[in-house]
Amino acid sequence: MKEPDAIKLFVGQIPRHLEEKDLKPIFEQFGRIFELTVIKDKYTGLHKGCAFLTYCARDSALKAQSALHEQKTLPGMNRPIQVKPADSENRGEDRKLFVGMLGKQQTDEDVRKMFEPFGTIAECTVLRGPDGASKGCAFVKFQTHAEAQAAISTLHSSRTLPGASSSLVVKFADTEKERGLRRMQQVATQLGMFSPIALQFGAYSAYTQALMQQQAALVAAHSAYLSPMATMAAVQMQHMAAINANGLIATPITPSSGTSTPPAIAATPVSAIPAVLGINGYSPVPTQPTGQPAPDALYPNGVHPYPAQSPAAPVDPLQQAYAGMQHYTGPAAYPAAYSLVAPAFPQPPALVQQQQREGPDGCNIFIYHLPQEFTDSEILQMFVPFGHVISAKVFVDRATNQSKCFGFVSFDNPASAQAAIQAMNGFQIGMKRLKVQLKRPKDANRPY
DNA sequence: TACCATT
Repeated sequence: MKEPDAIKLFVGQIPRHLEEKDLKPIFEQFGRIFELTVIKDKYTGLHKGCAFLTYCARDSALKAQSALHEQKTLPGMNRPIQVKPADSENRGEDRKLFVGMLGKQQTDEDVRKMFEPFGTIAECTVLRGPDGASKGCAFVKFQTHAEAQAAISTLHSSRTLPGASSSLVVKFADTEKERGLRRMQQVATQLGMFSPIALQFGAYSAYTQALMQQQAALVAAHSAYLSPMATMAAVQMQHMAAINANGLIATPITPSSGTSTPPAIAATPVSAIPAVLGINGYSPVPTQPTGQPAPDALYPNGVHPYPAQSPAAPVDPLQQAYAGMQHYTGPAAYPAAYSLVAPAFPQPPALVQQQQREGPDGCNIFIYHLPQEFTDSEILQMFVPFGHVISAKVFVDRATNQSKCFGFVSFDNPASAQAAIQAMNGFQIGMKRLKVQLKRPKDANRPY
């Protein structure tokens, strides 16, 4: 079917409304196509504007590349189509350079000329914003690592280009991992959070992962209503949620006994964080450009839950995300997303039904070992990221009006309940560890 | 002082 030396091509700069069937005619003229796949976001399923293409014959790939790569611009795009061997064909990370402190006027060709003396250039692109303005930096990929290294040795800091504020930067480009970290740091900076603790723990807890997956599933369920910009905002909010949920205000505690218990998080004294908690007349919580409160609003009392589970807890992200998506088919899914991505949705949600107190079997969870001060509101906020909450109730002693430190949360679907249990069972809050499990069905353990 | 889109 396909030649053994066939080349898998990466195709970039594709309008996001074009699917495989639309792209096929463009590429079929160079030969029989073995496989053509539009690249979609792992969690949201959103078209990423690029695709993978494998022809049956190696020669077809070479023809397509020379005929199309940088040769033609698809309607609606402001840069020419990219058709070149996929990274998977030949991992390029160790020979790709990031070049910073370029002048704003310099073009791909200018940069190419600067780097040509050091070897064969496989790729050379000045990064530009949506308006085409140079970002003052570029990627340059050489044929070999040694060539790239030679360029660094000679060019890095060697001169200051006209229009640049500092001397030329030439270094290996970020790896995928570094890119992820950088994104996190950017978000953290935007929120005015500088704690290394937030950055270390923020990304990897089971809670934040589950949060992100649930949010992604919700975004996907509603993507039909979203403009690309709104989607971007929603996706960025997921990152923010990841940091904030465990973020800055949390402080790790080393267990005093010699156990292997993972670090727990204690609530920082409220007086230490006035800007975040709205003391002294500050705005209650950090605010996004949209005017929406940042997700720290989830924990207005300053108590941030932290998972007692290992950071490498075996949560299968994809499975969870998809399990969630299957159940988020209508407006009922809305309220969970509302707290994080409200501005993205053009229509306001219907009010959460307050009459129905309990969901179907498998949708109701029992939470024990709640902090004394937690009320309905706190547990609602804690569990709303996992889905449409029908009710959230902390049980209160009739005589004293004090919490009995347990409660129930009901969702409208079992996947949300499962996700909540997965993420929150075993959470340590202060000195307590949440117990989260399915509520016993009413008729359970009742033989008659 | 920035880091493209890669199942």
